[in-house]
Amino acid sequence: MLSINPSTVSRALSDHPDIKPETKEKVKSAALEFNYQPNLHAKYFRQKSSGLVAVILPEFNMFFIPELMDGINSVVEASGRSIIIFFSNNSLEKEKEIINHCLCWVVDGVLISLTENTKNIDHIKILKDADIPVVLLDKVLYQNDFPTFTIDDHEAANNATSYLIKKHKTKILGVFGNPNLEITKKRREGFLYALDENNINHDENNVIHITDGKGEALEERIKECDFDSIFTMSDELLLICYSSLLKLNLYPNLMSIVAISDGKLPYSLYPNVTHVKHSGFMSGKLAAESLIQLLLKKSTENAMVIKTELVILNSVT
Amino acid sequence: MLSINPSTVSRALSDHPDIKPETKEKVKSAALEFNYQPNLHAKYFRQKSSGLVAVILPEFNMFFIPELMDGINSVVEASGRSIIIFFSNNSLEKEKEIINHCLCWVVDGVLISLTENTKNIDHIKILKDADIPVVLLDKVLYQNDFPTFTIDDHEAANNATSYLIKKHKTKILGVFGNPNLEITKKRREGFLYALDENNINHDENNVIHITDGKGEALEERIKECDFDSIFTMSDELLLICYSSLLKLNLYPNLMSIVAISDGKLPYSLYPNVTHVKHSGFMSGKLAAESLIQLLLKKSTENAMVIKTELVILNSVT
DNA sequence: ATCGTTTGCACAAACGTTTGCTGTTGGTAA
DNA sequence: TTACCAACAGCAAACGTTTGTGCAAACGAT
Repeated sequence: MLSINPSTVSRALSDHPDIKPETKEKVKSAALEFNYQPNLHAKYFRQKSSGLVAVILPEFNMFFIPELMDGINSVVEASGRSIIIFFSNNSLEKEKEIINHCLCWVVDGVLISLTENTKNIDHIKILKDADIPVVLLDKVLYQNDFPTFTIDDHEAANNATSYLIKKHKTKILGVFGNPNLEITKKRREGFLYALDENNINHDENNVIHITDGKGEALEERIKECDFDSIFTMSDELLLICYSSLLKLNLYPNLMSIVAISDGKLPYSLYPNVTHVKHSGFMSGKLAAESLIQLLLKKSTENAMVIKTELVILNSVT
Repeated sequence: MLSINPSTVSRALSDHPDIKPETKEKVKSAALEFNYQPNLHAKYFRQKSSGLVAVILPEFNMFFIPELMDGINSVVEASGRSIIIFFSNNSLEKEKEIINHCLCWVVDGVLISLTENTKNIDHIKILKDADIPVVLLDKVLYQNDFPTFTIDDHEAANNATSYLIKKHKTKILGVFGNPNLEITKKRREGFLYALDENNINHDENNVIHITDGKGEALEERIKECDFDSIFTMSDELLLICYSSLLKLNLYPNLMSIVAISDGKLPYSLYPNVTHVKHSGFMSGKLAAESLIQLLLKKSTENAMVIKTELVILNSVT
């Protein structure tokens, strides 16, 4: 149209110094006028990259993931890339498939939260071989081959539990999720550590794992044993505990609650729940930032611990 | 490697009838052995498509979106495509940018839930011009240029409210979100319609709009006026109402609640909340299915109404 | 033995960009 | 004048796949 070579157009649009301002102006205004949209497949194909960051999640739970995605998105978008999202449905097979698919897409980088069935990360190494940076977050394994973003689960659980103890609670039930997850193990250790440190007797009744999303087992346990408080490792479980305690007419008067939480739900429950805040937004943001650093070939720390803080509200009497 | 022409390899891998089984076998096993991953940028570049379905969301709320994404994902994945996800953060400008970006990606189709500031859909028409199918869902406008998936908001609100009335509630507070949203208007109309139909007097005090995510205004209103029940148009608002009523010590004994809900939260609250179920999963699934039909050049209905049902639990006395 | 048809594969073009290289012009210094 | 350099833009190759076309070999029917 302008009798200008495609190469010149390309350089004009990307502000290459070889092109004089006048030509750039002509090209840019024509591009605007005719609403020129560069074909990204052609671009990334030629460039052997993709402008895509893959986010692989085991599931789409309602508490942590939305905030996490928000954090990831803020960073990825600012880097001029887009998010291609996959769900492994907690299936290791699917996880492997997805990772292969990431290769096909020549993604710039991968943010992954592992399946509860993922016991080692060999299948992720093919990404490393392909020189695609990977950052693990939330549900991770600590094998130190990849940067890993989590909170100090042990400490968070310890802090929350210790607060209960400080408030003279001694008969504490720890409520946990899937016992196979690294995250569960660490938090359970932190919980038990707090009990031990304070010389509080405990047995297997002090710990319960809820994997069906229902409160029945919990209510059974509470009726059987004599607790004065609950520590719960996540928002999902917090909601279950909360409604169970209301049903049994124990909260807030007869039992206290603390949780590890993203920090939203505690304010929606009454009385507001004291919790150790684990911000999903910050987790996503920091992990994504680390990934961007990596793919710019800058190095980052290998294991980042996201700091948590105890937020004291009104759920402990 | 096998001294076989790329074209033959391509056809072999896609089971083209021109290629004899023996050759196919050779190619496929070699592909497997050397872990061949086709470059999707090259493929989609050549094919002038993309294997991508864009999902554009105004925000990532914790109640509806996770289920919605799950539904969308199930369909998109089954169609062999991937999801590229964008957030407009409720900004119309951003929404426009994203839509342009979809053109650059030559996406196969677009699923979009509109910004609360989107008053018309002209900016979406450029997708239509580019022959990219679009399906609106959840937060929509009814301009009939695009297939649109929602529930019958009027009916859902009417049903829920009528149930309260049937249970002899007459002093009902309707709790709504952003008054500019089409979804809010329709549900408010349905709510008021139920009151009118049953000859229940009402004024502006019977309706409240909560847009700050907090319960203070609600609690004020409740203290000022004399209500016996609440209708709430969404899960987010339900949670706010719930904790406010608990704080005021009104639920479950002195006030009843009904909601329009995705159907998870009502079971997490105690007593379980009677609600009109609006499944996010089904919404996502049906909208995505419609989109896939469209991009296969099969036609679909233009406006689909997702059916809802009243789930009677224990929140109305 | 001849012709026509089918089978199976190779050849080459094309998709829209980017980028290394080449070439032209005009200016400046020797 | 010659030589050199800078500024600017065109040329052409390349990225990995798909797909229309061409062609040889194999086959079947006469």
